[in-house]
Amino acid sequence: MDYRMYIAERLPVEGVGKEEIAESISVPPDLSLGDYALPCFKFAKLLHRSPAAIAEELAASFPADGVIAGATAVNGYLNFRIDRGGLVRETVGRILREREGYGSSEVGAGKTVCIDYSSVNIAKPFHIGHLSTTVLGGALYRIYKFLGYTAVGINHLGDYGTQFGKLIAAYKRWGDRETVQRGGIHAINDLYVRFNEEADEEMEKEAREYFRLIESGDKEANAIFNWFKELTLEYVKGIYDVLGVTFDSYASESFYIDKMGPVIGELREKGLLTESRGAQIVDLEAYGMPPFIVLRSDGASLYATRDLTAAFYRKQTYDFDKCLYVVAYQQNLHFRQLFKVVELMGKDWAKDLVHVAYGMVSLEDGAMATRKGRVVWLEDVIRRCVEKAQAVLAEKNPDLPDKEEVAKQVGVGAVIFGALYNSKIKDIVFSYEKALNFDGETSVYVQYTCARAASVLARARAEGLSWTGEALPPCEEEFELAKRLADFPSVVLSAAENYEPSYIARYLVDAAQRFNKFYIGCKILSAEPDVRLSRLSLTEAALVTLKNGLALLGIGVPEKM
RNA sequence: GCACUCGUAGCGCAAUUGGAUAGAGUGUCGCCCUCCGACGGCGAAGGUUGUGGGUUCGAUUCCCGCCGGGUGCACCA
Repeated sequence: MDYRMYIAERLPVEGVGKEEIAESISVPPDLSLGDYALPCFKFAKLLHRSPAAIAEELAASFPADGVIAGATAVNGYLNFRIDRGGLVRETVGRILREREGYGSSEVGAGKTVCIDYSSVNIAKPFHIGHLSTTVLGGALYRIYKFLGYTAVGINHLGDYGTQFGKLIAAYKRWGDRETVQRGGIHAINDLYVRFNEEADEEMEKEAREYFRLIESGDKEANAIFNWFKELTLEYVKGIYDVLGVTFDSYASESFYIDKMGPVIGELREKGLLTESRGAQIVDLEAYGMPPFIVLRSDGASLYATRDLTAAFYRKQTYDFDKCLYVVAYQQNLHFRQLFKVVELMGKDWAKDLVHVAYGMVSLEDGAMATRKGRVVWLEDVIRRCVEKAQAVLAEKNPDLPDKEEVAKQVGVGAVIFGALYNSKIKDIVFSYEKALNFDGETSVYVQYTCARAASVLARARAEGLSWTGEALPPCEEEFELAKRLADFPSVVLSAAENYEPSYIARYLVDAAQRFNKFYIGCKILSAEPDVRLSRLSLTEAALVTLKNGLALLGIGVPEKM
């Protein structure tokens, strides 16, 4: 039920469209004022009357019915009271009918959205800074699918550049098969770090030569490089598995090397390419930006060239309606340039390219610096959160079955939730103290709330009770919970529109708070038989909604914890 | 220097996209387990929304100036 539209349709205001009225309807700061409100100030000029007078007139003529119980005018606001029993009945009924589908929709049917996220580099282990793009992208991927879109998850693997020549050079100097096979990606990274520490002119030359060998198809160099690639993919897939993240494409940078020609050709044809200081560039001075360098003065391509090519490839391959780049705001300028170049090439789909920028992670003692050993590996964070969960479970619920599995859901959930709870643009200063705190506004709180609800439902089933969405006229706590549950579908929509999974995370905490107030304030199992069934329905509706929301973030819900 | 971005309670953050008395959490101080799970609930204290203007009936939100933090600015990815 869309209450805003329902009200708008029954509220004729001269010279104002229904859509506009519906959009103007807000929620009063205090429920005692009403459930919805229409501020009448903006109509004052149009109707040549005071806002208060307009509100009163509208209140007098508004037809109360079984949906909207009444309208009152207060200080220029027209406040509506909805029929509470109706809302609870409809909401609970709908949730128990739709179940896992509650909150989903078909708005995206027939549309495709590409999401470029996580995008790791070969031989670079995950540190805490990689968490945001991975869980943000993963959440957006699930949210878009939930809304009926065809989502394409793309891991734009970084596997091209002289740095990979360094990798081979370092391995040839100091590496050996066993150490790397055993130590995996961290062992390769150690070699890389050492190379950068010790590198002189001679070694740099060597690295460039190895990169040239990779490019020219040299057997040995490519064998080593492909081996490193495999080790990297094996490693990241392990982490993705834990975080519940999936991809449909791992098309890497090198994948685009032989596809750049036509794109560069088109730039040239359209007269966008000019030479400057020996390099081929697209001049963006008119747009207040530095040039977009397409080819270096030595003729080599750049990251930007391959990104441009990738955009064309994705458009051609997936015919996306939208293509998201979940990348830190550090690369703001890069994407503004990239999108502008696509626009200058006359592609109307330039407007469908979106940089989903998020804030940066630092540590308490400053920016992360792998060389100085100032780095927090993601595996360590996950491991320590799971260990913390194990410790808490051992203390609070020692008899719990599948303790390991539950600890994993709780610990991993905390890692994901911590990265998604705040607006994505905010910078994060990582600390274990914060990461390991499971109190308050956390996934653990939401999961605990679910466990409480599940426990009540299990007891009721054990008593042979069954319920199917019945709802009696609600008390205050029941109403406030049900009203919030009714918001879930629109929260999911707006999370997608704003690329903000945090909207869902915040919603879940708020909904869980309301459930807990209901749980503390109203007896469920010991209530009168008909009230009991009504409250069991509401309890299950809350559980279903919380579960659906957590699932969108990639967080599981244990039955007991 | 220029561009982008952030600035809200001691701390890390919200605020329905311009609406009514700026909200939860955490930390501090109290209270509540003979009552469905205390990883919980209730209460107290805590604010000149960085600052000065402007637009508006109304500004935390929009515009301009300043202050402070972060990021970026030609051949790295």
